[in-house]
Amino acid sequence: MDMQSNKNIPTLEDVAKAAGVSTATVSRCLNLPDRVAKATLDRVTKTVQDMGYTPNFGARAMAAKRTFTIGAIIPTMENSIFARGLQAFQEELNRRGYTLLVSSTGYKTDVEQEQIRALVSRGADALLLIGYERDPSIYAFLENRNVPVLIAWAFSEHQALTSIGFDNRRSMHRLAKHVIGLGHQNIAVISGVTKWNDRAQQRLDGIKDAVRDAGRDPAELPVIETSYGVQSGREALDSLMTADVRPTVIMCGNDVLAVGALRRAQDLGLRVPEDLSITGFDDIELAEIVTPRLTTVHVPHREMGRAAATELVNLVEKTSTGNSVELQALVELRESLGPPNPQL
Amino acid sequence: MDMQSNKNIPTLEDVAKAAGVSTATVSRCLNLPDRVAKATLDRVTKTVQDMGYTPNFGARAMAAKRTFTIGAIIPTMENSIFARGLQAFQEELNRRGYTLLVSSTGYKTDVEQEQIRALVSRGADALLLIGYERDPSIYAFLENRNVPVLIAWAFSEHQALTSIGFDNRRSMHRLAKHVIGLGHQNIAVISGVTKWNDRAQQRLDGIKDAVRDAGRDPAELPVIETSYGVQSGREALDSLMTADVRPTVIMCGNDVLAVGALRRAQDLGLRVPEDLSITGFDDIELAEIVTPRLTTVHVPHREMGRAAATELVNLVEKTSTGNSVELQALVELRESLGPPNPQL
DNA sequence: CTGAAAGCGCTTACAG
DNA sequence: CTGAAAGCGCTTACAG
Repeated sequence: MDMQSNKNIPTLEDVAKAAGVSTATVSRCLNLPDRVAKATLDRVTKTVQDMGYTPNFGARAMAAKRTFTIGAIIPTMENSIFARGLQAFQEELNRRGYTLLVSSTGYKTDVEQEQIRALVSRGADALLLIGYERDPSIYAFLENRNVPVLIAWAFSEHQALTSIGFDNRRSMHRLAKHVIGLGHQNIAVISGVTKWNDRAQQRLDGIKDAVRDAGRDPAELPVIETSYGVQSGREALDSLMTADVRPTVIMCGNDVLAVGALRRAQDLGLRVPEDLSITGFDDIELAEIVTPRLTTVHVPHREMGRAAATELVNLVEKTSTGNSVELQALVELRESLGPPNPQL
Repeated sequence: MDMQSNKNIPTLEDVAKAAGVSTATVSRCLNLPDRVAKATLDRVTKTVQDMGYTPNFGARAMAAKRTFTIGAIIPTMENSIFARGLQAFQEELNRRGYTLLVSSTGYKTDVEQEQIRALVSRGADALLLIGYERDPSIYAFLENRNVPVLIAWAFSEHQALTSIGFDNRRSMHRLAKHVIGLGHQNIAVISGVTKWNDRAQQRLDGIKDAVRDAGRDPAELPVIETSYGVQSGREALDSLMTADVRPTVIMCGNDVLAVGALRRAQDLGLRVPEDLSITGFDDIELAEIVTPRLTTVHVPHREMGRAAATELVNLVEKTSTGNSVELQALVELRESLGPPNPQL
């Protein structure tokens, strides 16, 4: 019974017969139209339209050894952190005739490894990965399979991998320098988990750099490392504020943690920034929605997504052999950061 | 040169030779393990492991006429509206051995049609779609192609399509009834665009139902229809507050619009809820982050996503012929809604 | 510019 | 429980 209905869907051969040409010619009309005589092309094109022909994906993938699919593996889809960049990535991919395959890992490296293998075995022509740091064996696997990879959301001159991103360390350094310049002596940090996460590590390092610049010992910087989420930010703030030396500013590894900290501070009756300043990183939409609006580092999400798509397609089509580009993630000053309160 | 490296990747036949069995047997070990003798199975399994064999996706798709891929087409990835549900959807799909293919339409129907066709031609075994309303021809296409569809984020007994969602109209009706019960006489509405969007339409209808229940004429209800986004909410609030009769409560079609309206109201110096109450719909994370926290309708995102994945896989594997399930989206009362201020 | 034909790597009746 | 073989629907040298 299924058979019946499947017979409806036309194959290349059906089109070829209807148009009175060989399957090779129909295939060419679809894939290399300029190697076909105009008249033939027109006739075949019309037949394709009339019959509503659409190539069988599996067959095409097997014969051509490509799928026109590009995979992206991101830590999470739940928050808007990657959403905006990914949206731009997808749009550009579609424009170039590619489809996006997304999966998320929940920030777990072992899950990421599985996903990489899964996407490759599903025929992804290339992969977008977030950050550099992962088990070398997985890079070897990708190399062996001949699958181009692009790293986004990070940028380092010391990495051989092609990447389109920004320097997390330098960007956070700039923000921290500004914070110190305002007169803050007691900085505390809420960092994302740094293990297997170079972005989190680099951002933390950027703060330490600034502390060192100011002639202080970064080892004494109070740092809480915590998992991703608004709730984690809330809890981290609690323990930071019960320390002997109360911080006058809390720098967070991302906006989501910062928003959690901000809300918890307010629940505790602290005024931000009068009693406590708070900063974030990412500049997601949320940063402008909370009161006071969050001082943060602006990540050029859409620009990064678009550029990543372009480069990855070029890599697949071998019109590029790998152009890394560093984008700038600049400090975005808003109301959640002020000078320390001298009365405290 | 490419050829070389491709030779590395083992095929079913390589495995068969190495294990001393036919390709049919290897295939069975992978797909129907209980039709293979234990000893054979063990040997083949080990060989597969040792060689790092992974089936070629295209070949499998063509031979089996299935791809173990399920497509989801959502209006937007940029906001967390669909993100949480989709995350749960993906997790459940992966658990069942399927991969998710996502694309987003930017709330445009013509783009949605293209995406549907693209996903089907890429071999999606089934599709998750948001809401019922779309051109009938596309449903005919899906039927003809024999691709199962599941509708989520909406539920109606009057629709033949299988769906897992909630009754947008009834849920909003409940919230509106509560609002009126608090004594509000001047309600205004900021609605999402209702054209080709049954969820937005139903939510608006739910408010009108309650107005009618209260013996008033829903035609007199001030309604602004606007596109999706925080900024749209801000702008809509402006025009609503300059009307002759100032509303005491603004009911919004979703949380994103509500947050925009809320922030704009505060910028104008209005106290929420003392001077103006505001309500949303969806209960995204944002709803609890803004001050005051948003009264809204809680959508069971994760539950819906998980259930949708289960049902869709069942549909593909023909263990179900279509079980719709209605989930409840209940009113979530928070601080952004209060009684009208008698002094205004 | 076009066609005949091989081949891509699987799955699945069919037969034993 | 297992194998030989056909077939899935394309693309791509190769030849003309």
